[in-house]
Amino acid sequence: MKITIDLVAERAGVSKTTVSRIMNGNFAHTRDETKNRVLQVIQELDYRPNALAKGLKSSHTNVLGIVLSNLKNPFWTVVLEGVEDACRHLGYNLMICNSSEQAAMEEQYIKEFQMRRLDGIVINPTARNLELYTKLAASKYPMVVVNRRVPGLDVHHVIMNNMKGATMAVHQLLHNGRRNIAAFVYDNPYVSTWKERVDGYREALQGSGRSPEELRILELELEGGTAKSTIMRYLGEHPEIDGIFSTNNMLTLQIIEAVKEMGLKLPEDIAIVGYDETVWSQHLDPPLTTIMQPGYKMGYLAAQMLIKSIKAKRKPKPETIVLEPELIVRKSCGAVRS
Amino acid sequence: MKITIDLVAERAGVSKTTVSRIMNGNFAHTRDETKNRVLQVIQELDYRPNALAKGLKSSHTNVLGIVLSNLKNPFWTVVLEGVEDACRHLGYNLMICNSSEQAAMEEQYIKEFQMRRLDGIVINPTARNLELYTKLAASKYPMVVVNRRVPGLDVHHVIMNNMKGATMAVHQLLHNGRRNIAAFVYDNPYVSTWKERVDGYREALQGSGRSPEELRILELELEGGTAKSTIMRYLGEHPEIDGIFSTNNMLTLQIIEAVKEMGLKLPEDIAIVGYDETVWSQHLDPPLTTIMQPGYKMGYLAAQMLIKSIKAKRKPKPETIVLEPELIVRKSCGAVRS
DNA sequence: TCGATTTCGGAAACCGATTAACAAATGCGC
DNA sequence: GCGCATTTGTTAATCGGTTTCCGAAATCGA
Repeated sequence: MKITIDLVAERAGVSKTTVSRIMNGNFAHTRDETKNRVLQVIQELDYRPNALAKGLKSSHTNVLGIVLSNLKNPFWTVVLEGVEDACRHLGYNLMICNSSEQAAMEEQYIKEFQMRRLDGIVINPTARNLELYTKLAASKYPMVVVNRRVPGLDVHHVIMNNMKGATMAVHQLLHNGRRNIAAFVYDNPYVSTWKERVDGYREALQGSGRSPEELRILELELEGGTAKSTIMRYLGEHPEIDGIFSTNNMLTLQIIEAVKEMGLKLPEDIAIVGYDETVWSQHLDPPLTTIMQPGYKMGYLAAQMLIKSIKAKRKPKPETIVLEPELIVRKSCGAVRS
Repeated sequence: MKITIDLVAERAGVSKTTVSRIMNGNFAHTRDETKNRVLQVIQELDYRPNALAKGLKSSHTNVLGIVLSNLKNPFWTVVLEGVEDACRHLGYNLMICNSSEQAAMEEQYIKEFQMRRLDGIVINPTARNLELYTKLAASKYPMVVVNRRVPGLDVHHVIMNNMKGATMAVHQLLHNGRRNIAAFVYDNPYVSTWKERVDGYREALQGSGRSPEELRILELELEGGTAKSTIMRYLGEHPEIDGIFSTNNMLTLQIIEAVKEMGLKLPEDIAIVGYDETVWSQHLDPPLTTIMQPGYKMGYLAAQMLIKSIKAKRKPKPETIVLEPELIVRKSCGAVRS
C-alpha cells in the first residue's frame, strides 16, 4: 500500500485539501485540534509527499541544474560548493552534470533539464551551442552563465577578471627580473577564459615596451597527452625563456614535469606563475605562485542570482558580475634578481 | 501557449494516445503515414515531454541519486566519473549531493531523493543514520553502499580492501628499513575505511613481530585546523619515528608540511606512504608513494549494480564486491637502507 | 459473401498532488 | 431568535502524461 495524501486524509478523517494545506504550512483554514491530528498521522505513516505530483501541478520543482565542464578540476568543486551552499540556504536542490567540454553532452543535459522542468540552470558553457543558448534565453528560461563569457548572449553572467589576473602574473615575473616570458595555453579556442588570459599576457608585455615579436605563446593539445613533449621541444628551441605564465592549473603540473625532466631548475632557470590556486599549489616543489580566483563566491552569487531571477515576477535585466583575482606569491616565481 | 502532448495531438490530428505511443517508440499501432505526420509535428514544435507527468504516471524517473561525503577530495570526483559514465551508458540521469560527513544532511538528502522518487541511490554513508538505512533497505528502495562498510546492513556494497592497502604500505616502509613506523588517522570513528587502514597497520606490524607497545597511532582532529600542530608536537615527543603511514590524502599534505616545518628531511629522516593516489601525488616534493584505489571502477560498478537491481523483477540477493588497491612506489618512502 | 482476424486508433481512467469555488458550522451583536 | 461574518472544511477540476479497453475499418480464408 502506497502512502499518499489520500491515505493520510482517510486516516485522519479529513479531506486531502486539509492535508495539503497543513503540509504547506497553511494553517488558516484548520483548527488546532484537526491540525494536530493530521500532523500525528503524517508522523506515524512517515508520509513523504510525491514531488513529481507536486511539481506537475505547481509547475516548479525547486531543483536547479548546473552543467560544468570538468569536475576533476578542483576549481570547479570549489565553485560547486558555493552553488550548493546557496541552494541549501535558499531551499533548492541541485542536479549536477558534467559536459566534459563536449557540445553534444551539454545540449543533451540542458534538454534533460528542461524536460525535468528544473527551475533554472547555471552553466559554464562550452560556448559551442550558441543557437541553443539563444533559444533558451529567448524562452525566458532562468539561466546564469558562469566563468566564461558568451558574446552577444544577453543573460546573467558571473565571471572573473582574467585580463587582470594574467597581467598580475606577468608583472610579477617581470618584477622578479625575468625578461623572456612565455605563455602556455590549451588550444581550445572556445574557452574565453584562456583566451583572455593570453590577451592579458600580451597586454602586460606590450605595456612594458615589448614588441609583438617578443611574444612567446605556445598552444598545447588538451587531449592526447602530447602536451609534455611539446613543451619540452618548445623549451629546447627557446632556451632564452626564463619565465612561464601557465594559464591553467592542470597544465601547470605538466609544465613543471617537463621543465624538471629537461634538467632545468625551478625557479632559478625558469620561473613559473600558474593560474588557479589549488590545494596542492603550496605543496609543490617549489611552492607555486598562483592567481587565486574567488570560485566559491562565483558559485554562490550565481545560484543566488538565479534564484532571485526565478522568484521575480518581472524578469530583471541581465546583469554581469565581474570578480577580481588575487596574486599569491610563493617561491616558483623566483626572487628579485639583482 | 505551452507545448504539451495535447497540442501535438491536435496539430497532427490524432489522439494523445497515438502521440504517446510514438514518443515511446511503440509503432505497432500506427501506420507509417500517421507516424511520420506526428514525428513531423513533434519536430516542428520542438516538443519536450514533461518528465514530471511521465514519472508520476509510470512511477519511475530514470534518475539516480548519489550522496557522498566530500566532493573536494579528488578521490570522489573520480568515483563520480565512474558513476556518471555508467548512468550515461545505461540511460539514467544523476543527482549529486554532498553530505559533508554530516548525518543530518545525509538524512535530508535521502528523504529528498525519496520524495522526488529517484529510482535508486548510491551512498557513501556517514554511518550515523543506521535506523534510516535499515528502514530504506526494508522498504526495498534500491540502494548501493560504496566505499564504506555498514555492518549489519544487508544491501549491495562495493568497497575497497583497506586492510590489504594498509598492509602493503607498511610493508613497503619496513622493506625500506624503517623500524619505527607511525600511523596517522583522522579521529572520526564512524569512517570504517580509516579504521580498517589502522587495523591493517596494526596487523602488518604485529605480523612482523612487533609488540603492541610499538604501535604508534595518532588521531587527528578532522575539523579545526589543529592537525598540523598536533603532528609537530607528536613528532617532537617521538623522535624515533622514521616512517609514517598516512591514512588519508588530505592528511598527507598536512603531514608533509609539518615534517618540513620541523626541519626534518623527506624521505631521509622520515619516509611517508600515503593513502589515495591523486593528481598531485607525483608532483610533490618528494614524489609521494601511495596506495592507489580503483575509484572509477567502484563508481561504475556501483551504478551498474544499482541499475541492474532496479530493473530486476525479483530483487537479487545483496552482493558485496571488494576491490583491490595497488602500491605506487615513488621517492617519499625512501630507498632500501643498507 | 460472410464471419474471423488483423490493423489502426481513440475514449477515458489514472498517477498524487494543488487550489478555486463553495458549503456548513460557529460566533456574535442586538 | 435572527442576520451576518468568520471559521472550518469539502468537492471537483487540473497539471501532462501512460495505458487499458474497446471499436471501426481493412484484410483474409473458405
